[in-house]
Amino acid sequence: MSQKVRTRFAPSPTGYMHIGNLRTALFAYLYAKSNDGDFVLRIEDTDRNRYVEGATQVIYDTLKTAGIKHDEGPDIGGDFGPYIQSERKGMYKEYAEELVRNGQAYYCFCQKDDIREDGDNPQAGYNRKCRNLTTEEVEANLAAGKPYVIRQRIPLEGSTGWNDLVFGEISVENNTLDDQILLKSDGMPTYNFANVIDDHLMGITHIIRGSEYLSSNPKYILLYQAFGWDVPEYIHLPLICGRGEDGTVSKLSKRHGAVSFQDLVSEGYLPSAIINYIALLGWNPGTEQEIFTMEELSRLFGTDGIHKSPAIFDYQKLAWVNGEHMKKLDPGYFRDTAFPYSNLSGTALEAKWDHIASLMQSRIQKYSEIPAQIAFLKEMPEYDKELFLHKKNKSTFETSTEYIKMALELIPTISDWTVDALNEAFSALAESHELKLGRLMWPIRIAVSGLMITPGSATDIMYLIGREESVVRLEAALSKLA
RNA sequence: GGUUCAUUCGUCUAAUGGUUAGGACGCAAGAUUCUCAUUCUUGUAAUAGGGGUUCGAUUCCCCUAUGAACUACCA
Repeated sequence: MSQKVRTRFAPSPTGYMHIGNLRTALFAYLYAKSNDGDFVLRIEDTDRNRYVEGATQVIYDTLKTAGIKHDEGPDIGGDFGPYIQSERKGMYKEYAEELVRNGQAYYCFCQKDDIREDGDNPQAGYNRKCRNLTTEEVEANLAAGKPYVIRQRIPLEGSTGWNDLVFGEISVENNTLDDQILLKSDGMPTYNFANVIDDHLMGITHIIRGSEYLSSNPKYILLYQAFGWDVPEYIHLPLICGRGEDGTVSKLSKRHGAVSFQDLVSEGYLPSAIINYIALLGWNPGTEQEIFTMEELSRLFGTDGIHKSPAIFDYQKLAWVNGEHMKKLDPGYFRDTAFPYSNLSGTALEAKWDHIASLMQSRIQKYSEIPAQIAFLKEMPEYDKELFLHKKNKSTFETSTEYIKMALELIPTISDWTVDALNEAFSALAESHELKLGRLMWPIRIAVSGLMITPGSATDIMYLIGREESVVRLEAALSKLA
């Protein structure tokens, strides 16, 4: 077969991992793995002004937590290093100069202002003033120590195109392209330049990135051609968008809610669920399966399933996916990972966490819902007497009073304060009075919880709050009903 | 403004030149459960508009509309 597939993820260290970037990383990883190839991590930190302490570590941590394993990278090495762009800064200049020598680039001595084609339109491109400077002029300027940048000499005619693995044939007239800067006046490469050089040097075969690069891609291709290098395959991914409060759709950003991986995790979403969900944003497996593990994804992934139109990030569906992953979790694992969210550390309820966790697992979609769900166990909430009324169970104030009294008489006879014993005792009580269990238990559950809706049944709750507290709450209910 | 891209239920999406346009989330209803949740059943809702091509177009082509991205000595 042909050469081994190599993909890369090239984030800049900004201190957090945007979900769109993570999806790009995921797809690059999945594409490599589904083709038995290598996935490379490269850190793009050419902008020193934006340097953030510890930001690189965030990238490592995120990828690790997400289950995206790179085969080469700054932290693990590889044959194509260094993998941090700032450590490669020495090499770009000579590539830029090579382009100048063979006429594919030129020195530009223009200052930042007054270089537009149209002074009124800030969006117009560079006016190419320095494009045709004579060798003598250039030499003179350099000798005078004038600051300069190196610009790409885009052909004035013809067109440049490629066959995108997702978007198909795309072609652009060269005369619409800007003579972009390759080397900045500080000698550092621009992202646009460094990217191409690094991708080539690292032997990247498939460039996977967001479709926001679609319009600048011809310039990259022209660069490959200027060097006489093989042009890689391109896989552009549809954008992930968010819907604003005003209903407008745009590239997913902070104003749409939590957009970084770590924000989502701290809100209680499982990394596996986040990965599962974002994999489905812009890709479909061709089956009706919706819940996937990373292992399944890397087996099933392919460019056929990627589509072109942007997708809106839907927190509701993410929550559902998360709930599905929650339910599949090993109960022991759930118990341990959910506990920190419970706020029960050091309380009497900590000993009964196992039971609480078992009630939680099927009813929460994210960990962060736990405290609100179980607050009533710690402290009896204020509640309205009306809660005792329930049509379907024919529950009235009178029956409630009666059943609660029965419960109070029953409780001292229960020797083992366990859920099983409680269930048994109350079932027997209902039977002996020829009552539907639901009818009997409705007021009891209200009395011990103060809530219309509770996790677990009345017996679960009595078990959890303990015999003594159960009696206290039941007696309080009696006086409320009196 | 220029360039590029996109458009199937509210959202994520499937499908094909011929289907009752399928699934999922959400929402609604019902069954089960001592409430809720889970589980199960059912319902809800879409091919942007206009022209072609065709026996037939959601699918192919064109136009319009709408939306998005890019258009930095940021990455």
